[in-house]
Amino acid sequence: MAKWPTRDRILYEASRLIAARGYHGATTREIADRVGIKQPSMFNHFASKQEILKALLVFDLTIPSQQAQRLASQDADAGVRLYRYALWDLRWYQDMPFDLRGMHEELVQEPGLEHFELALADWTAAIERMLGQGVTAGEFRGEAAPFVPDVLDTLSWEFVRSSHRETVSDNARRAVEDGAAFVLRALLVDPTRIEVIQRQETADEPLEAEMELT
Amino acid sequence: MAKWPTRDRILYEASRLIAARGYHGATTREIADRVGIKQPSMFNHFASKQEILKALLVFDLTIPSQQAQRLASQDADAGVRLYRYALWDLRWYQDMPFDLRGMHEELVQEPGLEHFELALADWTAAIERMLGQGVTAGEFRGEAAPFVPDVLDTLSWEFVRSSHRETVSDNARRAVEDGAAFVLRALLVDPTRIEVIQRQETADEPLEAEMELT
DNA sequence: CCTACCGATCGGTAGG
DNA sequence: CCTACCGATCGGTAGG
Repeated sequence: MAKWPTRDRILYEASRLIAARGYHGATTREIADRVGIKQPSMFNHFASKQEILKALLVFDLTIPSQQAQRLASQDADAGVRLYRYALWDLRWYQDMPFDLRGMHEELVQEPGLEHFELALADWTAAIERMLGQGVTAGEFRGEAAPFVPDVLDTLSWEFVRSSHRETVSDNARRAVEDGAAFVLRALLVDPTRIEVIQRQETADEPLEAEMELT
Repeated sequence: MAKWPTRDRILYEASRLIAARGYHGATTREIADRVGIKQPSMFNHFASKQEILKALLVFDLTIPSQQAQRLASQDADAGVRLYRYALWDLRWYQDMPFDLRGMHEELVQEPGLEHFELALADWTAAIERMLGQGVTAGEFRGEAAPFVPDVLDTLSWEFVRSSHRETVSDNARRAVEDGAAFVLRALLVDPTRIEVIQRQETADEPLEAEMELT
């Protein structure tokens, strides 16, 4: 972390402060203090405080939204697609160095962030499409489906590593599978199908998406 | 809502603004505007902005924390206690007129709110006690238990009525049972026990706790 | 519950 | 990347 480029250190410290005090409570002076520079120097890296937030929301929201839309339109059955998406999503947040702890809905309402508000809506819609198809197919419990988007969101944030890009342990990798299985167990009409779904998932090639800063 | 006492209208509008923009983003001028008074008039009802937040956190955090601690120490089996708590919790938020949408962890870190930080810790501990006992008894899945506190928290917030104290419909009441069942289905080693637990719950007298403003 | 007003702090700029 | 500084807005007070 200490040897990151200044721009990335700004993003990192900003994300932690925003998670702790909200966007308006995270002042540019305190972000700069933690980075170790003076407040006006930040504006050499970002044109405004809002540009910092936008850069964070790309990792936090735009990329996962695109991935959900991609997976929703594959042609596996709904259970497999949802499990696959859940795994990707939980791993994504597990590797993410920026901790914005579930403030999507709050942040996206800031004036000037309408673009991200749309990405959030598309994200939710993609997940709800998978859920609807599973319910229609008799695969998912209709009364459980409405809870899934928010529960997935919460589990994601439990996996955000607030710490500094340590190597993620094997235990932690397994916990991601437990998280995805948690959702499916509550959702599937026949919970014993989970093992079939898990085998089908690991048989396919892994869906990697590298996280690149800057 | 329009005929509430001014003090309650302040609490209501403050909760909505805090949920939308965070504590620091919710300005006293905008709260006052929505209530229909001038900003300095608010300080006749609350000594400071933080006192508004404290009043909200009593409903939002102190009372549910106490209820969790009460239910955790009853002598039913862990599944019944957890289901009973989940029902109470989801109903509580369903009836709550103040929408603070899951900002506990953020809000509780404000200087001066250490007392609420402790209530939050006690709350989590009470739920974890129930979970630990269920896992030891072979009733709950050990790998699912760690997700339950946050998932319960999320479901609660889905039930917060942002609207103005409308009568809650029967459909909505049923959704609460679906929410509690969602958690137990993912958690129970034997999910078919849910029906037994539900019968045992409705056999006992209901645990009412009236919500009183002011 | 209002008008008038305060010191402190905010995000951001100028100029080096 | 720094010092010096700006107008706007913040939470809160005085006095009626």
